[in-house]
Amino acid sequence: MKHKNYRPLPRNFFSKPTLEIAKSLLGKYLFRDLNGQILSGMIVETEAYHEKNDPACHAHRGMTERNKVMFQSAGRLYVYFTYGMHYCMNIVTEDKGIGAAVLIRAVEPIDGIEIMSENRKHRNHNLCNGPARLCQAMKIDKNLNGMILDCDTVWIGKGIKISEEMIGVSERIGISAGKELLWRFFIKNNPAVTRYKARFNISGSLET
DNA sequence: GGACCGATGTTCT
DNA sequence: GAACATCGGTCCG
Repeated sequence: MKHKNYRPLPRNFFSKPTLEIAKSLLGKYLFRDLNGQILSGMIVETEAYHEKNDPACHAHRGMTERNKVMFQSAGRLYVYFTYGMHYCMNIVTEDKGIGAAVLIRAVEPIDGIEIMSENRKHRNHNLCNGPARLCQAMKIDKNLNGMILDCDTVWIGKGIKISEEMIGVSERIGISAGKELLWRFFIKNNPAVTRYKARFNISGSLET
């Protein structure tokens, strides 16, 4: 194991307000154990979803077969299938009974880059910058839906400290309702963030 | 870099 | 029957 930070965060880390967790997940490490091979990356982009006052949230209209994991206890994976071919992974937040989660939109690859490249059909770029791309790179699919984060499959480790001024905020991507909520968070000036080139110039300052 | 489009199948109305 | 928390290609500039 390359990192001292591999140890899973305690479950109570996730039973806090969803917006708070979406921000505090930036800089944390996402780990995936594939038959003993460890893949990892630093979380650089997240989005918050909450059943209350958020029409974009899958749980907004109550519990269904698809979204029921969002209502379970915090610190689980919520993986859903979308657009006929893609998976997206979330981490369930808040107390049991509240439908809320944080979508992991991008990680900066650290360990297992060659394996992730294979999983991404031998691509060398854009390995994990996008919710469906990182699921493909780390082989995260419907089978892991509902799993508690633990060191056997998928978990979050301590990572590095990201100060408040390093965090960018925007509307969420790819939704039609709920655009007015600024619930997307990302590490400024990090090329592994989606739409990086569209939002930043070479020096990393925001284009206006 | 940006706009557009097709792929593809589950979930929800 | 429509919508979809996306992606990769093409065409344009």
